[in-house]
Amino acid sequence: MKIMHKEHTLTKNQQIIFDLIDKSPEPLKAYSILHNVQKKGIKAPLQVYRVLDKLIEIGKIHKIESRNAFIACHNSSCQVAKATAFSICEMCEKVTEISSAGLSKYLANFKDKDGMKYSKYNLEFFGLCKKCRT
Amino acid sequence: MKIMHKEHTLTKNQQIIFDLIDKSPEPLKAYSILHNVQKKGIKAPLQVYRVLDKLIEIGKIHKIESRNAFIACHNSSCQVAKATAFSICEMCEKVTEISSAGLSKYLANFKDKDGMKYSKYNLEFFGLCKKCRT
DNA sequence: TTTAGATTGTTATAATATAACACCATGTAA
DNA sequence: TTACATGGTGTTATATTATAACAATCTAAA
Ligand SMILES: [Zn+2]
Ligand SMILES: [Zn+2]
Ligand SMILES: [Zn+2]
Ligand SMILES: [Zn+2]
Repeated sequence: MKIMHKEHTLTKNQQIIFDLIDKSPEPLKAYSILHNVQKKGIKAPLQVYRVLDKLIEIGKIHKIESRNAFIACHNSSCQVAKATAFSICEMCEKVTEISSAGLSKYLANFKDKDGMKYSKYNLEFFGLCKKCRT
Repeated sequence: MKIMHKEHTLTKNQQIIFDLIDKSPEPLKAYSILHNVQKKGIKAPLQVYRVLDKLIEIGKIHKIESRNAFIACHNSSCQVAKATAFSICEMCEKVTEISSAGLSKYLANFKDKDGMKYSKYNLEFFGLCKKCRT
C-alpha cells in the first residue's frame, strides 16, 4: 500500500504553521497559532483555519476535538485512514497520540449492531499522565 | 454495584432542557436549545451552559465533541464511567450512541505503552448511516 | 496560452463558551 | 432560632472559536 501523504509540498503559509505546531510540545489553539505567526505575515484567523483544514486533510496534523487544539501527527499508520487515538491528561493537559496496532485493528474491525464498519474514527482517552499520577 | 445517576431530581431549568434534548431526534446545539427555551424563561447562554454541564456531569446527556452538540444518554452502562462511543453519519449528521459490551470492555481494558489504563474515554466513529449508504 | 484548481489576502460576522457578581433556596449544625 | 455551607439562578458583559463573501494571485496541466 502506497503512502503518499507525507509527500505533499507545503506552501509557505502551510510550512510556517506546520513548523510551529510540529515543534510545540503541546497542542496549539488556533488563535495562539495566529498570535505566533503574525510577525511572519499571517494576519487573519481565516488564513490560519484554512491552513489547519488543509494540514488535517493531508494528515500532517490532527485536531484534539475536546480541546479545540491541534497537534502534529507522529504516527505513520493513522494518516490515510483518519483513524486517530489520543490520551489526554486532565491535570496537565498533556496529549499523546496513541500508536497501537492492536487498538487500530480492533476499531477498524468493530461492527455496530447493524454490521456497519467504520474506517474513520477519533478516540480520546482521559486520565492522569505518568507525571501527574505520582 | 449501585447505580445512582438516574436518581437525580432535576431542577426546573434542568428538566426543561433535558426534556428538550431527550425528545429531539438529533443532537442539539447550545444556542438552538437557548432559542427553544426562551419562551420558558431561560434567557441567557450561561443558563443553558450551566445546565448542560450539570446534565453531563450526572450522565443524563453527552456532548458530541466533533459537532459541539448534545444528546440524551440512552445507555445505562456508560453514565458513571463517562465512557462513551458514537457513530456519526457524515452525510445526514445522524448520531447514534453505541452500546456494545465488547467495545466498552476492550477500551476499558486497553493499556497504553506505559501500561496506563483509562476508564474515561470518548470515541466517535464516522461513516455513512444505513439510509445514506443506499 | 488557456484554463481549472488551489491558495492567498481582507473585512466583516457568526457561533460557541466563560467571567464576574448579586441573589435565592435548602439543608445542616451550633 | 441563627449561622453557615452548598448549589442553583438571573444578569450583563466579554472571551474564544470559526466561517461568509469576494477579489486577487499562483500553479500545473491541456
Ligand atoms: Zn496521527
Ligand atoms: Zn499530567
Ligand atoms: Zn450514554
Ligand atoms: Zn446518514
